[in-house]
Amino acid sequence: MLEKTSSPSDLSVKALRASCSTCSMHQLCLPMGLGENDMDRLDQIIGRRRKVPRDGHLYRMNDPFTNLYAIRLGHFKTCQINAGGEQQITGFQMTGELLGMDAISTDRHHCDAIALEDSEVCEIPFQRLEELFGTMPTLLRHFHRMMSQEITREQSVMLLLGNMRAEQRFAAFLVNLASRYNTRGYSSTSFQLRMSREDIGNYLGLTIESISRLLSKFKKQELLKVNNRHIELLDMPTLKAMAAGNEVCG
Amino acid sequence: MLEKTSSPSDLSVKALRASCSTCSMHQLCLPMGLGENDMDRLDQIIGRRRKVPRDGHLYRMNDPFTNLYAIRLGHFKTCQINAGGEQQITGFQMTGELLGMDAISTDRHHCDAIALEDSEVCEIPFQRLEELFGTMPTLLRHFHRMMSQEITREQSVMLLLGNMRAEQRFAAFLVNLASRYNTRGYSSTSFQLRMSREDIGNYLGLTIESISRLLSKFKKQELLKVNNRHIELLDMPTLKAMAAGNEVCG
DNA sequence: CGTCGAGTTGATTCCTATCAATTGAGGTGG
DNA sequence: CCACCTCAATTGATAGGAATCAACTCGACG
Repeated sequence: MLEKTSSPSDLSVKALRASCSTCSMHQLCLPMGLGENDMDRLDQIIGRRRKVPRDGHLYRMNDPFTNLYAIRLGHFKTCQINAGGEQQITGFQMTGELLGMDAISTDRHHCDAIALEDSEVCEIPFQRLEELFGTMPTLLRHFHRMMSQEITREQSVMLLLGNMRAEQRFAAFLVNLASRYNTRGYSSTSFQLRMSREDIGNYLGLTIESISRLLSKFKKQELLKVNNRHIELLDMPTLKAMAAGNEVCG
Repeated sequence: MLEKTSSPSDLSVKALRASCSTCSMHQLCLPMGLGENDMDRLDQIIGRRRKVPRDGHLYRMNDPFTNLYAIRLGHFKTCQINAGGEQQITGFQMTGELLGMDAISTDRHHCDAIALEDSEVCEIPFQRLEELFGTMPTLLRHFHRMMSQEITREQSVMLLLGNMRAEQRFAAFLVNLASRYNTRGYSSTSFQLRMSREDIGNYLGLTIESISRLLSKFKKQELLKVNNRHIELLDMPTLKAMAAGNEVCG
């Protein structure tokens, strides 16, 4: 599951090291807003890049917490399993997003993180990160913003799960993906779903059949085109209105 | 809504100031694990205590973010309102818990915080708190734990809303309250609900009628006694099993 | 060509929402 | 002290949305 790292040459160690300054995600990710000097210091502590194959676990529930992970490439899902064995996907993460923050409170991971496609992350040893916080207030401040953002993200999922109808949930899901791809410089109207219908359903508190029906319905309403996992959003205004909970005459 | 603070004598200023070291919540709240010296430094920056009457707003959505608040006395609810006007209660908070962490990411509050009864909080100016972080790693670490804990709390609500049946949700809600009262040294089996049936329903993604029916059902099953807002839990093992999603023959 | 898994579509069931009526508690004022 | 009002909560009847159960399609792959 892990890539081989046995006795690498200096060169290959350097190659394996992540470098924030040359990473295309550095204006989204942890080093956001850092000067060159600070970014170098952050680079110093960041461990190797780690490749995670499709369906591979980045970490599992109850694993001891040592690293945060910044996604460099690919997509992940995080999911919780309760005592009854039911799983709930708590989020889909993409490049520039941070994984593992939920583990800080107990020093153990509270969920599984699984790659949705072949992916790559930067290991960030949390203890060393904490050492930097003392002298890098900008870094600390952005770290707090990222944790806070995770809190607000989860709150909006609570709103979605607690108050919205299936149709509204799914519209909100699509609009959210679109906006995140847009932020990353990708098309916000044409993209590949990295997750299965089952994953989407689980995340949205619906069944796979419901997701399938919603896709068909939206297709018939000419809100989108679907081809397997490729999605083209044709009517963002209506989708946004649906996601916001405004009445839409169909 | 605010208590009078006009030209107070030195003595009354001191009285208005919160003091972590004498607060009964200091082993749960932000100063957890601090030495006497550090706790004094934290005390220095903590602003006045603020009283919030029942149904009063501690802050509102979109208010600019300046303070975190530690609950000294009473109970709060936090709720989001979406564009469609629907509200979702995202949590009920009690003594020793921190309010406002979701505002760090955008410098504006993302939800309303409303007192469920006459309550009292300590104002913690976030900018000054950040200044302390540089030299108080213990404080910083515990702050991170508290944020992380909020993330995991919300994840378990996502599990609840996404996967659980009404009965299971309500059992989980009761068990969660019981455990938090237990942590605070109160009875875990006999307590007052501070929130209305409507609030409970909103939080759990159910209607007020469903909550009422569940209470009646649980009462009939002799899992609990209810008298208005007073609850007595009679069969914790069964309630816990229900919350965990284990089959319970009723 | 057959198998396997993912996804779609249809028929039916069931849980919870909705609608409606009633009860009860707390507060006010005559 | 009691009548009255109001709001919260309970209980019942019905409706509706999504789950469940089931059959089928499609594409990938050996």
